[in-house]
Amino acid sequence: MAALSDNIERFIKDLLTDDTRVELKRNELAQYFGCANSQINYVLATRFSVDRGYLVESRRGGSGYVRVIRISTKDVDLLSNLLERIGTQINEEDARAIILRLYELKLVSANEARLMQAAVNQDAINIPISSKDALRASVLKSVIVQAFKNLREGE
Amino acid sequence: MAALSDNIERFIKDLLTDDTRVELKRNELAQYFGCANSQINYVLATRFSVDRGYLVESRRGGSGYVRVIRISTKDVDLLSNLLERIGTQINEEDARAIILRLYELKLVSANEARLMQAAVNQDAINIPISSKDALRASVLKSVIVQAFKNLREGE
DNA sequence: TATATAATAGTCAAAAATAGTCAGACAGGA
DNA sequence: TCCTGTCTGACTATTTTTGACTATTATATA
Repeated sequence: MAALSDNIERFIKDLLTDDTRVELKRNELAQYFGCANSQINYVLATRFSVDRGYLVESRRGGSGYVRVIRISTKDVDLLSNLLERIGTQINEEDARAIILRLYELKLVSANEARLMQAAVNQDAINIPISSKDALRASVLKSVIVQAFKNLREGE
Repeated sequence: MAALSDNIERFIKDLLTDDTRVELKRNELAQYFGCANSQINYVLATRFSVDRGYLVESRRGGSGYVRVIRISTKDVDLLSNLLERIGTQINEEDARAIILRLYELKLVSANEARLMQAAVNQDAINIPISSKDALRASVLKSVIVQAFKNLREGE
């Protein structure tokens, strides 16, 4: 059922539960999952982006590697970081990545994350004009700031 | 009688007797019933609408799916009521009232309510045009529907 | 040391695997 | 007959997967 990409993603994240970084051999991994090498790049690009809180380093050639690093930031840094990253425009995909990250950092619950996504998705922002991304940035910043406020609210 | 649509409807509802949500493959289902793929969309649109107590989510692409969620009668009334009340435009104050009500009914947590408000407040919807209320209605509906989808999601 | 070779990884576009939309054909009842 | 709800097919949209080609680097070899 689950897509190949999902499995590979899970595999890598499992390796990252204890450690904050893991080193892979792209081709070995592809072999293991019986897929094209470039499939690994696809997973890295779509699931381990900076927006999602990961850095990827690599080296080609003999004894090359792919290193995936989970970045941890303090809340304060994270917030200003995110706001800066969102800037004045953001597309739906990037917005989704950011929200997902907040969830993975346990800053928001699964339900909260879904609500946030609902607020910035294509259906919600159904205006005919071209400034959708600007509007999305605005809404996204608003809910993120609120999420941080919620942190010390202690429901 | 329209046998086909009814059969498909029945089939899906049978799957929903025990569970409150079920995941389908649109094309497999169409294959199974020997009909056009779009027939499934027709059934979903006509028999599994919000008014009838269902929410539908889906994803395209590899390992895509269609998910049908059944909500309780009480919730259906409430939800369709709210959606109707929101209509195509709503101002901030009325939006706030609706969100508050959801909270009082314990359909969303305090944090969730705050997030929803953050998504529709004046700061979030900072567009120069005059259709703010229309946009707010859209965003509000989106987050409300999501809140209902979240029910019994088992975070 | 300079060069060739093997062992890596990266890129990009095409194909495959899903689902959605919409206009029009069709069919059965008022 | 006409209206309404069904059904289909062609076309679109999205996401994943693959493959051919390119780029880089360590190591073996001349």
